[in-house]
Amino acid sequence: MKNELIKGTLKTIILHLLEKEGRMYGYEIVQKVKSLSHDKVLLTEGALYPALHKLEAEGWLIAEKESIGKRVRKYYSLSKKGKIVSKEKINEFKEFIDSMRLVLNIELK
Amino acid sequence: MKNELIKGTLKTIILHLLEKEGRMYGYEIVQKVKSLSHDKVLLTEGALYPALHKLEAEGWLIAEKESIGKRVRKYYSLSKKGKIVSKEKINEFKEFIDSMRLVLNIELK
DNA sequence: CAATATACATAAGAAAGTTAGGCATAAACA
DNA sequence: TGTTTATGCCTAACTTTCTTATGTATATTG
Repeated sequence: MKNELIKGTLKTIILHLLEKEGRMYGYEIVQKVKSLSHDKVLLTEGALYPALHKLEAEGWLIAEKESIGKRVRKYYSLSKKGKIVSKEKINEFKEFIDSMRLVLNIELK
Repeated sequence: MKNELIKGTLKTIILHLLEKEGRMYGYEIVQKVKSLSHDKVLLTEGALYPALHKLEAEGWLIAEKESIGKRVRKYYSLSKKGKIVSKEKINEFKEFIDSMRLVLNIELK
Protein backbone atom coordinates (compact mmCIF):
# COMPACT_ATOMS: atom_id res chain seq x y z
CA MET A 1 0.00 0.00 0.00
CA LYS A 2 1.92 2.97 -1.38
CA ASN A 3 -0.91 4.94 -0.03
CA GLU A 4 -1.00 8.53 1.10
CA LEU A 5 -4.09 7.63 3.09
CA ILE A 6 -2.01 5.91 5.73
CA LYS A 7 -0.57 9.28 6.60
CA GLY A 8 -1.91 10.57 9.84
CA THR A 9 -2.81 7.13 11.15
CA LEU A 10 0.58 6.21 12.53
CA LYS A 11 0.07 7.53 16.03
CA THR A 12 -3.34 5.93 16.21
CA ILE A 13 -1.87 2.60 15.18
CA ILE A 14 0.96 2.77 17.69
CA LEU A 15 -1.27 3.76 20.58
CA HIS A 16 -3.85 1.14 19.78
CA LEU A 17 -1.35 -1.70 19.48
CA LEU A 18 0.30 -0.79 22.74
CA GLU A 19 -3.07 -0.74 24.40
CA LYS A 20 -3.85 -4.17 23.08
CA GLU A 21 -0.44 -5.77 23.53
CA GLY A 22 0.68 -3.92 26.61
CA ARG A 23 4.34 -3.66 25.72
CA MET A 24 6.14 -3.64 22.40
CA TYR A 25 9.35 -2.49 20.80
CA GLY A 26 9.67 -0.63 17.53
CA TYR A 27 10.71 -3.41 15.26
CA GLU A 28 7.97 -5.57 16.71
CA ILE A 29 5.36 -2.94 15.87
CA VAL A 30 6.45 -2.89 12.25
CA GLN A 31 6.13 -6.66 12.01
CA LYS A 32 2.83 -6.76 13.83
CA VAL A 33 1.22 -4.17 11.56
CA LYS A 34 2.58 -5.95 8.53
CA SER A 35 1.08 -9.27 9.57
CA LEU A 36 -2.21 -7.88 10.84
CA SER A 37 -2.77 -6.09 7.55
CA HIS A 38 -1.68 -9.04 5.40
CA ASP A 39 1.35 -7.09 4.18
CA LYS A 40 -0.74 -4.11 3.12
CA VAL A 41 0.45 -1.62 5.70
CA LEU A 42 4.22 -1.43 5.79
CA LEU A 43 5.49 1.04 8.32
CA THR A 44 8.87 2.51 7.57
CA GLU A 45 11.39 2.83 10.35
CA GLY A 46 12.10 6.39 9.26
CA ALA A 47 8.54 7.24 10.22
CA LEU A 48 8.13 4.92 13.16
CA TYR A 49 11.07 5.78 15.36
CA PRO A 50 10.59 9.55 15.24
CA ALA A 51 6.91 8.99 15.99
CA LEU A 52 7.73 6.86 19.02
CA HIS A 53 10.13 9.50 20.28
CA LYS A 54 7.50 12.16 19.84
CA LEU A 55 4.85 10.17 21.66
CA GLU A 56 7.29 9.55 24.47
CA ALA A 57 8.20 13.24 24.67
CA GLU A 58 4.50 14.00 24.77
CA GLY A 59 4.23 11.83 27.84
CA TRP A 60 1.93 9.28 26.25
CA LEU A 61 4.46 6.47 26.14
CA ILE A 62 6.88 5.07 28.66
CA ALA A 63 10.13 3.65 27.31
CA GLU A 64 12.28 1.03 28.95
CA LYS A 65 15.50 -0.35 27.59
CA GLU A 66 16.11 -4.03 27.92
CA SER A 67 19.21 -6.01 27.11
CA ILE A 68 18.77 -9.04 24.91
CA GLY A 69 22.18 -10.65 24.77
CA LYS A 70 24.45 -7.84 23.64
CA ARG A 71 21.67 -5.89 21.98
CA VAL A 72 19.38 -3.36 23.53
CA ARG A 73 15.69 -3.30 22.85
CA LYS A 74 13.52 -0.37 23.68
CA TYR A 75 10.13 -1.39 24.93
CA TYR A 76 7.25 1.03 24.94
CA SER A 77 4.05 0.98 26.92
CA LEU A 78 1.19 3.42 27.45
CA SER A 79 1.28 5.95 30.24
CA LYS A 80 -1.95 6.77 32.05
CA LYS A 81 -2.41 9.73 29.74
CA GLY A 82 -1.53 7.51 26.79
CA LYS A 83 -4.40 5.16 27.57
CA ILE A 84 -6.83 8.04 27.46
CA VAL A 85 -5.39 9.40 24.23
CA SER A 86 -5.46 5.96 22.68
CA LYS A 87 -9.21 5.72 23.10
CA GLU A 88 -9.65 9.25 21.82
CA LYS A 89 -7.65 8.48 18.70
CA ILE A 90 -9.71 5.41 17.95
CA ASN A 91 -12.88 7.42 18.31
CA GLU A 92 -11.52 10.14 16.06
CA PHE A 93 -10.74 7.51 13.49
CA LYS A 94 -14.25 6.11 13.65
CA GLU A 95 -15.72 9.57 13.26
CA PHE A 96 -13.44 10.16 10.33
CA ILE A 97 -14.70 7.01 8.67
CA ASP A 98 -18.29 8.01 9.32
CA SER A 99 -17.74 11.42 7.77
CA MET A 100 -16.00 10.00 4.78
CA ARG A 101 -18.77 7.50 4.28
CA LEU A 102 -21.22 10.39 4.08
CA VAL A 103 -19.08 12.37 1.69
CA LEU A 104 -18.09 9.49 -0.55
CA ASN A 105 -21.47 7.84 -0.33
CA ILE A 106 -20.00 4.40 0.16
CA GLU A 107 -21.09 1.38 2.12
CA LEU A 108 -18.72 -0.39 4.41
CA LYS A 109 -19.42 -3.92 5.46
CA MET B 1 -12.82 18.08 12.37
CA LYS B 2 -9.32 19.38 13.07
CA ASN B 3 -8.24 16.03 11.94
CA GLU B 4 -4.99 15.04 10.31
CA LEU B 5 -6.78 11.96 9.02
CA ILE B 6 -8.52 13.96 6.35
CA LYS B 7 -5.13 14.54 4.79
CA GLY B 8 -4.69 12.45 1.72
CA THR B 9 -8.38 12.16 1.03
CA LEU B 10 -8.83 15.47 -0.77
CA LYS B 11 -8.26 14.21 -4.30
CA THR B 12 -10.53 11.26 -3.67
CA ILE B 13 -13.27 13.57 -2.46
CA ILE B 14 -12.97 15.93 -5.40
CA LEU B 15 -12.97 13.17 -7.98
CA HIS B 16 -15.88 11.37 -6.42
CA LEU B 17 -18.06 14.47 -6.14
CA LEU B 18 -17.40 15.43 -9.72
CA GLU B 19 -18.31 11.93 -10.79
CA LYS B 20 -21.57 12.14 -8.90
CA GLU B 21 -22.49 15.74 -9.70
CA GLY B 22 -21.04 16.00 -13.17
CA ARG B 23 -19.88 19.56 -12.94
CA MET B 24 -18.91 21.74 -10.00
CA TYR B 25 -16.89 24.81 -9.12
CA GLY B 26 -14.47 25.12 -6.25
CA TYR B 27 -16.55 27.04 -3.81
CA GLU B 28 -19.43 24.71 -4.46
CA ILE B 29 -17.28 21.72 -3.58
CA VAL B 30 -16.38 23.24 -0.23
CA GLN B 31 -20.07 23.81 0.56
CA LYS B 32 -21.13 20.40 -0.63
CA VAL B 33 -18.57 18.58 1.48
CA LYS B 34 -19.51 20.69 4.46
CA SER B 35 -23.19 19.86 4.15
CA LEU B 36 -22.72 16.20 3.28
CA SER B 37 -20.54 15.71 6.34
CA HIS B 38 -22.80 17.72 8.65
CA ASP B 39 -20.10 20.36 9.07
CA LYS B 40 -17.48 17.83 10.06
CA VAL B 41 -15.26 18.05 7.00
CA LEU B 42 -14.32 21.64 6.24
CA LEU B 43 -12.10 21.94 3.21
CA THR B 44 -9.83 24.96 3.20
CA GLU B 45 -9.50 26.93 0.01
CA GLY B 46 -5.75 26.96 0.46
CA ALA B 47 -5.81 23.21 0.01
CA LEU B 48 -8.65 22.94 -2.49
CA TYR B 49 -7.58 25.29 -5.24
CA PRO B 50 -4.02 24.00 -5.56
CA ALA B 51 -5.46 20.48 -5.60
CA LEU B 52 -7.88 21.35 -8.41
CA HIS B 53 -5.04 22.88 -10.40
CA LYS B 54 -2.93 19.81 -9.89
CA LEU B 55 -5.72 17.48 -10.97
CA GLU B 56 -6.31 19.59 -14.04
CA ALA B 57 -2.59 19.61 -14.88
CA GLU B 58 -2.63 15.85 -14.48
CA GLY B 59 -5.32 15.66 -17.13
CA TRP B 60 -7.97 14.25 -14.83
CA LEU B 61 -10.15 17.35 -14.78
CA ILE B 62 -11.45 19.66 -17.45
CA ALA B 63 -11.93 23.30 -16.47
CA GLU B 64 -14.32 25.75 -18.05
CA LYS B 65 -14.78 29.34 -17.07
CA GLU B 66 -18.26 30.71 -16.99
CA SER B 67 -19.41 34.27 -16.44
CA ILE B 68 -22.06 34.84 -13.83
CA GLY B 69 -22.88 38.50 -14.01
CA LYS B 70 -19.53 40.21 -13.64
CA ARG B 71 -17.96 37.31 -11.85
CA VAL B 72 -16.23 34.32 -13.32
CA ARG B 73 -16.79 30.83 -12.05
CA LYS B 74 -14.52 27.96 -12.92
CA TYR B 75 -16.39 24.74 -13.44
CA TYR B 76 -14.64 21.42 -13.32
CA SER B 77 -15.66 18.08 -14.70
CA LEU B 78 -13.97 14.70 -15.05
CA SER B 79 -12.00 13.83 -18.16
CA LYS B 80 -12.18 10.29 -19.50
CA LYS B 81 -9.02 9.48 -17.58
CA GLY B 82 -10.47 11.23 -14.54
CA LYS B 83 -13.45 8.90 -14.49
CA ILE B 84 -11.15 5.91 -14.36
CA VAL B 85 -8.97 7.42 -11.65
CA SER B 86 -12.04 8.34 -9.64
CA LYS B 87 -13.09 4.73 -9.36
CA GLU B 88 -9.55 3.68 -8.54
CA LYS B 89 -9.37 6.21 -5.73
CA ILE B 90 -12.60 5.01 -4.21
CA ASN B 91 -11.33 1.46 -4.31
CA GLU B 92 -8.05 2.48 -2.73
CA PHE B 93 -9.98 4.17 0.01
CA LYS B 94 -12.05 1.08 0.66
CA GLU B 95 -8.92 -1.05 0.83
CA PHE B 96 -7.40 1.43 3.19
CA ILE B 97 -10.39 1.13 5.48
CA ASP B 98 -10.25 -2.63 5.32
CA SER B 99 -6.59 -2.64 6.25
CA MET B 100 -7.11 -0.21 9.08
CA ARG B 101 -9.96 -2.26 10.38
CA LEU B 102 -7.65 -5.24 10.61
CA VAL B 103 -4.91 -3.29 12.30
CA LEU B 104 -7.10 -1.39 14.71
CA ASN B 105 -9.41 -4.29 15.30
CA ILE B 106 -12.54 -2.18 15.04
CA GLU B 107 -16.01 -2.84 13.76
CA LEU B 108 -17.65 -0.51 11.33
CA LYS B 109 -21.37 -0.56 10.90
C1' DC C 1 31.34 -16.94 5.93
C1' DA C 2 28.08 -14.30 3.44
C1' DA C 3 23.54 -13.03 3.30
C1' DT C 4 19.55 -12.04 5.80
C1' DA C 5 17.10 -10.73 9.92
C1' DT C 6 16.94 -8.16 14.04
C1' DA C 7 17.14 -3.54 16.20
C1' DC C 8 18.05 1.00 16.92
C1' DA C 9 18.72 5.81 14.94
C1' DT C 10 19.09 10.30 12.10
C1' DA C 11 18.92 13.56 8.14
C1' DA C 12 17.65 15.50 3.60
C1' DG C 13 13.96 16.11 0.81
C1' DA C 14 9.08 15.55 -0.92
C1' DA C 15 4.10 15.94 -0.33
C1' DA C 16 0.16 17.76 1.33
C1' DG C 17 -1.76 20.27 4.32
C1' DT C 18 -2.74 25.06 7.39
C1' DT C 19 -2.72 29.82 8.09
C1' DA C 20 -2.90 34.11 6.44
C1' DG C 21 -3.20 36.97 3.21
C1' DG C 22 -5.13 39.47 -1.34
C1' DC C 23 -8.65 40.80 -4.81
C1' DA C 24 -13.33 41.48 -6.44
C1' DT C 25 -18.57 41.16 -6.90
C1' DA C 26 -23.21 40.28 -4.86
C1' DA C 27 -26.50 40.12 -1.32
C1' DA C 28 -28.37 41.12 3.20
C1' DC C 29 -29.07 43.95 6.98
C1' DA C 30 -29.22 47.84 10.06
C1' DT D 1 -26.86 53.64 2.21
C1' DG D 2 -23.05 51.87 4.12
C1' DT D 3 -21.13 47.87 6.39
C1' DT D 4 -21.04 43.21 7.04
C1' DT D 5 -21.48 38.68 5.19
C1' DA D 6 -21.44 35.56 1.37
C1' DT D 7 -19.64 34.27 -2.98
C1' DG D 8 -15.65 33.16 -5.73
C1' DC D 9 -11.09 32.95 -7.22
C1' DC D 10 -6.03 32.87 -6.00
C1' DT D 11 -1.02 32.49 -3.91
C1' DA D 12 2.87 32.19 -0.51
C1' DA D 13 5.16 31.07 3.82
C1' DC D 14 5.26 27.72 6.96
C1' DT D 15 4.37 23.17 9.36
C1' DT D 16 3.69 18.42 9.76
C1' DT D 17 4.38 14.00 8.39
C1' DC D 18 6.19 10.85 5.74
C1' DT D 19 9.84 8.60 2.25
C1' DT D 20 14.31 7.59 0.98
C1' DA D 21 18.76 6.92 2.11
C1' DT D 22 22.10 6.09 5.32
C1' DG D 23 24.65 4.46 9.41
C1' DT D 24 25.76 1.20 13.14
C1' DA D 25 25.76 -3.22 15.34
C1' DT D 26 24.46 -8.05 16.74
C1' DA D 27 22.22 -12.62 15.67
C1' DT D 28 20.89 -16.20 12.74
C1' DT D 29 20.70 -19.06 8.69
C1' DG D 30 22.26 -21.49 4.55
